Amino acid sequence: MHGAHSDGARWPRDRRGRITRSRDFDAVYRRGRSAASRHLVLYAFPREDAGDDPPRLGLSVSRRVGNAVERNRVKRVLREQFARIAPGLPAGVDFIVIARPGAAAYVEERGSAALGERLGELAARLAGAG
RNA sequence: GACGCGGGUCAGGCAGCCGCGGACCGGUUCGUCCGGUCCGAGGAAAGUCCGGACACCGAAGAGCAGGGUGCUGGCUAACGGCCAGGCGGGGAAACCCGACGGAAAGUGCCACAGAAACGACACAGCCUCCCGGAUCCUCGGGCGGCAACGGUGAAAAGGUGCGGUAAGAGCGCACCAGCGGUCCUGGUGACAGGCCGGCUGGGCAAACCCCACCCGGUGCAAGGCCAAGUCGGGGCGCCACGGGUUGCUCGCCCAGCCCCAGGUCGGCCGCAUGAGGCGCCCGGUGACGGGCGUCCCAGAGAGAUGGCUGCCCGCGACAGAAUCCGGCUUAUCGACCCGCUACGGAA
RNA sequence: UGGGGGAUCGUCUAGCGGUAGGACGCCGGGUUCUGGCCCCGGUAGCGGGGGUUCGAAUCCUCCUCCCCCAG
Repeated sequence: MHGAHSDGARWPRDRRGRITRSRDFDAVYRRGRSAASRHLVLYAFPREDAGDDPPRLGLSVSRRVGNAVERNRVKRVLREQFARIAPGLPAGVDFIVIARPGAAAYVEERGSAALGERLGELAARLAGAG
């Protein structure tokens, strides 16, 4: 992957650190690389015009994951854990995390830190392959 | 005290640090960048089952079709909701439940069983009289009378008792049930009570239907504005047929229609002061209405409430606003308050 | 968020007030030297709760699940 690591530059948790445009989501799905595990799928795609901007996060949590309360909890956990691993991620890359059915129960049983470890493993796999 | 019934309130709390969304104020190297203050999910926010507001569409036309509601009176913007009452059912009671108009307007259905299932007229039977055998009981046939009794069924032609008769039958009488009445009384009314009459047959309208009342269609991804952009693109086709107009008909509108190709996946408004919450007073049995005072209480746009720590208790259920409001229904660990019924104890 | 459709044996379906039927599959038997084809028999089902009716897969109502459409 091109681009420098963001190296300690904090990932902004507000809307600047999110993918908001529908076409950005399409670009990551269409042209990005992916890795998947039991409860999560991770897509990554380096933007050409990004430069040293921090990485951005997009979330996809479908109705099959659970009801609205459970989906919001999963999204909060994923944002929190993404902020934890963000300093080790390359700058200028868009990431999309898809939660699979069972992710809510996994957080319930193992805790949110465990799900963060699974997310870190997927990110490491993409970095190693690139 | 413990059981039950009805109504209502709450939905872990407090403190610290780091974060998230919005509004306002100040700064601004004008980058939604920094700082501060305030606010920030529910009783069901849910299911989307009803009703409205709001918006657009149609000549903001008509009729039909279709759909909904269904005891009475009221409340309401409206409702399939709520309140009060009536009737029916359940419970020992407090109380709870009920799609609760019409079957003498018509059509249809009532399987199996049964003699008979909708105008049945009698399958087994009962009885007078006549004829024959017999002549004490009885048997066969015939003219008639009858529907009590038998079995079937969800349902069988009012029920019980007495009289009556050849046997019987509301045939007569008493009570009860049901029906009818231009009748009387109370009530706005549903209805209740009384009086009189005759003597009496069903069920299903959550079957079609009839009657009364209500309903135009689509839905905030409605709709409006701005920016950007293809394109005043191509084609052998159909051309008075066709297309649009609400499901149909009439009526109305269009000069084109169809196919291919292309564009649209940006922003702002709508978007939160409302049939609003709370308190007091007045009217009303009540739902509710009126007056005065006071408060501003989420507003996102890949979608905001979390993480860590400490203390307390019983370790906290169902569950997250997306245009707004009134209901209904469904899910839900529990805590507290008020009133009431019957039971036990004490005074 | 709004709108629409559906649920019947393991699978695909018919039935629209009184009997749940068909095809494929599965099981057992027959036929054949063996297997297939074929023949005979069987296994099984109305998504759940409540209501209307004498009687409900069917009619009404409330839930659950699945699918489709509109950016």
